[in-house]
Amino acid sequence: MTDYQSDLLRLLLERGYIHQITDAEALDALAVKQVVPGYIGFDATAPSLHVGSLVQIMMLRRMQQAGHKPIVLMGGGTTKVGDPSGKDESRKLLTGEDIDANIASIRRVFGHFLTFGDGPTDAVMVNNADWLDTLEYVPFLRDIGRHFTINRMLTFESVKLRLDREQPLTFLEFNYMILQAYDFLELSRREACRLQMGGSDQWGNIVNGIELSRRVEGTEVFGLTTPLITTADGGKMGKTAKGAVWLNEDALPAYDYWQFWRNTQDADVGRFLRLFTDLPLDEVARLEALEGSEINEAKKVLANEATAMLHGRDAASAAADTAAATFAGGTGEDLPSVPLSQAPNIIAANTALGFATSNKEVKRKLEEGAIRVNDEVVRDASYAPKAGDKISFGKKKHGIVTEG
RNA sequence: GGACAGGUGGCCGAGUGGUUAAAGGCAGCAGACUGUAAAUCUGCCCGCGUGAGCGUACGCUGGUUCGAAUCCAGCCCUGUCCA
Repeated sequence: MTDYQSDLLRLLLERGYIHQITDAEALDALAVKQVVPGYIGFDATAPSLHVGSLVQIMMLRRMQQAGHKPIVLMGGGTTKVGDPSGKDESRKLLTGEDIDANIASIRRVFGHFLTFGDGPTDAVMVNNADWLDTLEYVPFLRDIGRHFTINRMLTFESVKLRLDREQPLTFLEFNYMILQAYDFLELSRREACRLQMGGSDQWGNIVNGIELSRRVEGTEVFGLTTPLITTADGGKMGKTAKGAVWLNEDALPAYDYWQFWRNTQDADVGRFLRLFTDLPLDEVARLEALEGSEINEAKKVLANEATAMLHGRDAASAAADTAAATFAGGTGEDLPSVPLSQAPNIIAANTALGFATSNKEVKRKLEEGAIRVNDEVVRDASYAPKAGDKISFGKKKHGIVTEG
């Protein structure tokens, strides 16, 4: 079972990406004898992906490393419908323009992880709006809809959850799984795609696509899911002091991205190094064996490698330098900054830096002694910062006041 | 179209005329302890104001009342069952 012949499955297995595979032996055999085009779909619900999608992105990278062809599917069409999986109520519908803008914004990050081009193992990017937007309803129902029974669709987790909780599930959302299944069929026709990957919550959707391809085309295609990546204490991965950990730099600066990885829990370091960096496995094993406070070294490596992959080596070292200086009591140039004109007093400085969302909150933190200027606790709400001051909100949020 | 049940703060969920900016839980923020970790303990957690206070808020609109998240009417939305 674990004795895979193909580089692809061996690589995915040893780095911790595999949760379930539909037909492991057959996929293994296929990956030995040909380049396997495989895809993962990404929703366009926001202008940036966040670390929650990073496992999937990395899996496409691993495919390419193992000599196969990654296909990035942007869900320009499916996002118009909305995936009900894992959501207990429907999202607001996005307009077509929003979705297009999101896609334009999201697609930039893939270039950091994948090599695109026309070669046999070069990555390609496609948008399912290209085929979904022009579907004709009745022909689609006749060709595709007849392969789905309501009986079976009702057994899917995403549907059952809503029904059990007596939450509405619209017909629009109910169709999501059919459209996603159709995507797989369409990609197998257009790109000779043989594999769909995704998070474990996508298993049902992926299996649907496999079934559909088999019934319509008679071809065997495969599915592979990753484990749900949670933190060691069971929490959802991907929150920082500032909210979601976005991958686009305009949504989350490289310094904050670096900090996110630096604050990884001890128990997660090894797993994350395998999943999110290209570090050799023996090096990972050495790092994760570090004990006590020494494991902080491993966390810095994780932060450096992960940040370098996304934002470049320079950004990573700048973030590391800033962190070293800041936590040693000084300042670093990578810290968020606020011009003096927007920081007439300590309260405005904190809200302008985004540390707090209301004046009230800053005042509370002043009372709690959580706010420091140049490492001295400040409690006076009327305190006026000067250019060059380092403002700290709690232990981890730091910023500097600049001229202007 | 009909009957019944519902719509409360980021989420879950109490509250059925005043002591309710609204119990409790989760999530979040901060402090202590540490290693920029985890766990634990403590405080905070709608906005404005130094403050008394003010403004918003319990699906929407109107009404009853000194006073409504709570009562009444109409409307919108959701669920279950029936047609």
